Amino acid sequence: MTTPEKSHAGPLLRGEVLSPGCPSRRLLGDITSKWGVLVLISLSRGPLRWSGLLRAIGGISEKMLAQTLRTFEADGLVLRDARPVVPPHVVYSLTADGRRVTDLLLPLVEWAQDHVTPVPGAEPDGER
Amino acid sequence: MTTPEKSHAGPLLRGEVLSPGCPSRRLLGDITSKWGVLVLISLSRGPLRWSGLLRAIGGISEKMLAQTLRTFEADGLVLRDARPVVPPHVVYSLTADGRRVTDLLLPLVEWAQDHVTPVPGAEPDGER
DNA sequence: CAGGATCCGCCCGGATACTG
DNA sequence: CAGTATCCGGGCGGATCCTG
Repeated sequence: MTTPEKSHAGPLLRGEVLSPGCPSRRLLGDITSKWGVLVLISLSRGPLRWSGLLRAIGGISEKMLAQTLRTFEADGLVLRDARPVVPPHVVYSLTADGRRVTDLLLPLVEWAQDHVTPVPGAEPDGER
Repeated sequence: MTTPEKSHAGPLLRGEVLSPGCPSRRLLGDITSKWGVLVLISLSRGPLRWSGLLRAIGGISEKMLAQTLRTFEADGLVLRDARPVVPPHVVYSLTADGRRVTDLLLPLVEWAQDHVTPVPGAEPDGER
């Protein structure tokens, strides 16, 4: 007895991420986390230092920046280049994987920036 | 890596989202929220009912599903079609905007699914 | 079947202080 | 300059019960 919805399964998604225990959820969570996406797009324009990131991302705390960067290092998305000089000099940049992810992320961010305001149910052509 | 870097420093991003008060952060947060992305990709294969969504997304609670759906309705990404029949019949589907966002989201999810594991220097899934 | 309301634990995330 | 360590409050999110 089945009255299933018309869910024509597309070949686009394997659907593993929909399973509760799938590890891809963690990685996806890292990428799409509140500060994670902002860190990635900040690095999309080129390498930045700690203080540069802190200044680029408005409102982020030191704790969250450090935590996000460490997570991305472990995920292999961000590279940490530290030089043992007297005034410490550390540069963060995207790895190849990180750049790939960020390229996928940027259109989404741009869409969000382009779609702020519209009232629910209203057309993009607001004529009010 | 000897590839000349010339493509990742473009003026692709206006950077408004990096400002603490930018409203686009909220919309972006909705889209990239833990359950939000799973709801969107679940609807990418076609309309689903409440119970269908609940079954499709492993681990989601009723509260989070309701909250996420209401947020997406307000954002104009998801359409709620309720029919006043004796056994209530409610169908959720993506709006045009919702489909656009989901199309941008899917590659990211697929990338995450394709890149689970390789974490250089990290312990392989430590769960006792 | 589709949701609202409520209680509450837990962890995210901010502020501050300290270090190399 | 580039972080780490610690405290702690707010809210995210889960479980349960109730309604139309």
